[in-house]
Parts: sequence; structure tokens; C-alpha cells
Amino acid sequence: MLYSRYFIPTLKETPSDAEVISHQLMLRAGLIRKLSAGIYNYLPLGLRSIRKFENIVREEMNKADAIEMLMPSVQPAELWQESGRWQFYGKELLRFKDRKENEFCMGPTHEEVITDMVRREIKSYRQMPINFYQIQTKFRDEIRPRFGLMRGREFIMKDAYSFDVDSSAADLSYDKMYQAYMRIFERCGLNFRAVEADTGSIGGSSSHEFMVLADSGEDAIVSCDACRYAANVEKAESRPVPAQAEPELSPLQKTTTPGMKTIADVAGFLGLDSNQTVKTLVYCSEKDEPVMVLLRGDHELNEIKLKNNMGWDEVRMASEEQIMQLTGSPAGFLGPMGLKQPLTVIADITVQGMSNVVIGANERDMHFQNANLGRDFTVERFVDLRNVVAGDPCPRCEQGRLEMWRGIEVGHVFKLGTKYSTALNATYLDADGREQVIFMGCYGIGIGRTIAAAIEQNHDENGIIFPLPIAPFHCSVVALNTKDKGVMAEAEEIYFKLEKLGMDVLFDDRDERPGIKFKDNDLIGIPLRIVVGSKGLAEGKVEVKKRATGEVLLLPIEEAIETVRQLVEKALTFA
RNA sequence: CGGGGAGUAGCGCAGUCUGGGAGCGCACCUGCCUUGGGAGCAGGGGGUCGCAAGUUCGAAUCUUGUCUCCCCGACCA
Repeated sequence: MLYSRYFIPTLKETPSDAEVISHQLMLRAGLIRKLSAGIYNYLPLGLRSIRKFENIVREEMNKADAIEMLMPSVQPAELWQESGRWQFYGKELLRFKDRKENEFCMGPTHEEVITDMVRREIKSYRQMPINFYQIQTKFRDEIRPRFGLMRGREFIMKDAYSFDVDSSAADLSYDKMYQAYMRIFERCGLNFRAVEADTGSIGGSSSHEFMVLADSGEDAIVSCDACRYAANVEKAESRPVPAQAEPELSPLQKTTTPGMKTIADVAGFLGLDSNQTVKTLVYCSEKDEPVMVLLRGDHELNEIKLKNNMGWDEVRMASEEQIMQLTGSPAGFLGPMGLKQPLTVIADITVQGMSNVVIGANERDMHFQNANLGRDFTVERFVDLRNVVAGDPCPRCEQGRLEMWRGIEVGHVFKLGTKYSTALNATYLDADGREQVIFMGCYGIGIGRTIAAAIEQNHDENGIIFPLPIAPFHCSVVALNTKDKGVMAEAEEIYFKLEKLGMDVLFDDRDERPGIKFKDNDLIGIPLRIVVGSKGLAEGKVEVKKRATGEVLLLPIEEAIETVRQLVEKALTFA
């Protein structure tokens, strides 16, 4: 590709509305341009990178026996009404009517469409296992799109759906996808983790997320430093702290704590550590059913664990008025004793091992000291309700400790079970001629988001450092002085030879000063660069520079070409 | 949707408080010059100041409304 005839509109300055580095660099390097909030043009260079990644995904999906197809992005409301998600999905589902007043939506995902196709076409156990996938544009009317391609409203996604005769067959399909995902992200040269995850609104029994590690990541994840356990903090299990053998119970004592509304205030006021206090929170369901939650003072509630444990669709903190009405006390002095009206009280498992704690008295400016479970208050059940923190013991092995990371979710695999097949009546006949419900799995990869995540993880002050497998070009040839016929002829020759070897080459033939060319080449992140200048040429040599390390090799022309070929081949070969 | 901020040339911004010339840097066009890290000189083109209504002799500037975008929360690939 000739740079002078191509289209790479780079920017010297950072657009003011880009916050994270990948978004800034994608704009500056001329990969994308915003059309509207969360909606982007993919410019030629950005599209090349996306296509590279799509092809890796395609190869690995095909290898894992998934079959490519393409579903429509506009979907009829009836299917969503049938699955029940027309009601549930909320405003994220972009709905509209056609000229005949029939309702439609832009597909945010395709469980309904694929299940509808499968129920019509898959009738026998002989036709399974089968797994369909597509790479397609989705639309979710995000409440707050941000960070460029990282969280757009319109985005490219690879989604796959597996169909199996029973749960254990579905597990095999799931494992196959899990392994394919591992290969996909390894091939891209990304530093990532596969972690256990909550299933969220998609539903189903279990799932893993694939997280690219980056400080700017929106998710917190933990991994064990001794075993293979890794999980999203939303899901990560905590271990109870073992109870003291025979705690000596001190007498209950009511203490004034004027204006001490936070755990830190109370603990500081009483000269105690916050882990000797119990924090009391009141939460409500979507139907305003309340629950009181007890946690060790220094712990943080995991709302997803609470939601799952209560079997609610939604949790939110109770309002000040609700709290007053339920407990008779303002927030900050809540506790399980002396409640105005009966209230379900549940506690985190760690609370079970605590004794002589400080806890709110349900009275303004009053706390109890030396409160004890059983003697002074009771709870309905103990469950894992808190967020794990770095240094917590691993829930799976004895010696491990949890480490904490930030991650960008680029892939997610789910075991769906029969949620959609039951709703849409997707069944088959087994070997005995009996009708059975199909078991499903679904598997997503954010294509644009992965490119953004790769940039988030691979950049420096000069711009993007693309991992070679997803770089728009493998290498560039930079002719320093285009007016020098010898330089141009040699540069062109090198460009032709590299192309003939199957390399993707960007030939910077622009009549620009060297500084501009170097800056642009660095910014757009081409992994390898061959510079042809008159000085080097006088000795028959050109320069090969690696973008990632800055390493420079001054080599005879043929050797330079061979070096680039080998480096590209090595980067593309996946063990 | 709740809270905060911003809309002035392609990009980054000043001007708004205190009403009266629409400006600066980069980018772009022409010429000269220059060619190993975003050069220099000279000349030039480009903006309904987000939109609408109002106040005023006069509005980028004051008032009201409205739209859009960005940041913090719930959602997710």
C-alpha cells in the first residue's frame, strides 16, 4: 500500500472528548472517527486491524467446529415477546416500528433469532452437537457510551451459540469454546485472564469472562497466586474467618456516639479497629421488599451476591425515609436489635466468627458495644455477601492468596441451559423417539473492544504498539528523501519484494520531512519499520527498527528483507 | 435517568464577567527554501459563534427555551 494514495488522517493534537488512552490513540492514529455518541466510522486503517482480528477469531472458531452464518440486525418484536425479554431488556433495546406499525428492535444479541432458526431446523439428536456463529454489528442503546470502541452503542461482535442434547454434552461444547477463546487471545499476544463470572441478564448456570489486563479496565478481577483460581470480583468467593475458640463475652453496653455516622467515625471515636465493628445496611428489591444486611465494618457489600442470594431482579439501597420507617433510626446508627417492625436480617459469613462487636442501636447517636450473636441479636442466615480484597485467602486452595487486577472484558462464555430453548420451545427427538429440550451455550467476543484493549495494553508516549497479528500492516518501508532517485528506487524495490513474500507493507512514499514520517509511523503502531536513506544506502544498508523495543538493526538490503520476513513469520506462528 | 461540565474554522483553545472589530496555534492552499524525529520565510482560503425566541440602536457576550457532546453512578462484548 502506498501511503500517499491511502487514507490515514492522523492528528497531532488529542481531541478533547477522548478520555482513555486507547480512544485518544485510535482517533489520533486515524483508526476511527465518531459519527454520534457511541457510534463510529471505522477508517481504513482501523478496519484493517479489525479484519485481522476477525480472521483470527474465524480460524479458531472454525477449528473448534463452529459454523459461520449471518443473522439480521433488525429483529421482530414477537420473538422477544416470546422469550420474555421484550419486557426485561429495558431501554437498552432500541425499538421502532415499520410503516405497517409492526414493532422491531435492533439486535443487541441473537439468542432469540438463532433459537428460532434451530427450533425450525434441528429436529433430531443426530443433528447435534452443533454450534453457529456470526461476526456482526450489534446495537445496544447504552445509557452512557464511553471510551470510544470500548463501550459503544453500535459495535462489532462475534457471537456463537451451541446446541446439545443434554447438560453434559453442553459442557463439552462449552469447554471447546473456552479453549478456542484461550487460543484466540494468546494468538493476539495479549496479556489476559479467563475468570469465573456472574451470568448477569443473559442468564444461565455458569460462565467465564476473558479479561485483558489493563489499569484502565472497568472490571476488578482476582487471581490466586498459588492455584488456577481466578474470578471477577462480582463473583469471587470469600472465605469465612474462623471463629475464636471460646470467646469471652463482655456485657452489652450502650454508648453515645454523637454524629458518628460512618464506620471509620465510630471506630475512631471508640478507639477500636473498624474490623471490630459490624456494618448494617438496608437494601430493597425491585418490589420494595426490604432486607437488613450485616457485614464486618471494614468489608464491602457485593450487591450481586446479595441479589443472587435473595433471588431478586434488582437491589438498591433503601431510601432515608424507608430506613426511618423500618428501623426508627436514621442511617448511620442501624443495627439488628430493637427493630420497629419484623425485618429479614442476613449476615456475611465473616460476621459469624465475630464477638464483642460494635453495632448501631437503632437510635440516633447511639451504638452498642460488646454485642454478641445469639445473646443480643440473631440473624436469619449467614451467606457470602462481601467483596473479596487483595490478600484474602484463596477459596479453592489452602496456601494461596488473592491478587487483584483491573481488566477489560473482551470475551464471555455462558452455559445457558434450557432458558431460551424452553421459552421458545426448541426441542428434538432422542434415540428413543422422546421429545427433549435442547441445551444451549452462548459465546461472545467484542471485536472492536479487543482492538481497543490491545492498544490500552500496548502503547507508549509516541503512540500505538500493535501486536503484530492484529496490526493493520506488518511493516512499513520509509523512503527518507523521495527526491533522491536512488533512495526511491531502492525503497520501492524492497516494498515489492516484501509484498511478494506475503507481507502487509505500508510504503511511506510521501514527500514529507523525515520527522513527520517517523512520528506518523510510530503513532499508527506498525510493528516493523525499514528506513531507506541516502547515507545508509551508500554502504548498501538499510535500517530495521522494532516498534515495541526500539531496537535498531543496520543491515544489508537482502538481509533486512529476510529479517523482517522471519520476524513476521515468528509473530504469526502460534505454538 | 440523577449529579457535574462544555458547545466559537478540520483539531486544540482565547474572547463571554464589563454588549459595539470574530481572533490565536496547528492543519489546509500558493511560492521559496528544507530532508534522520511533527522545520523556516512570505502570501492566502475557511466560521449562520449548536439551534430558536427575547432584551437592545447594536448580542459570541445578557434572558428564556431547546438540542448535542463530555465526565461521575446503574448496564455490558
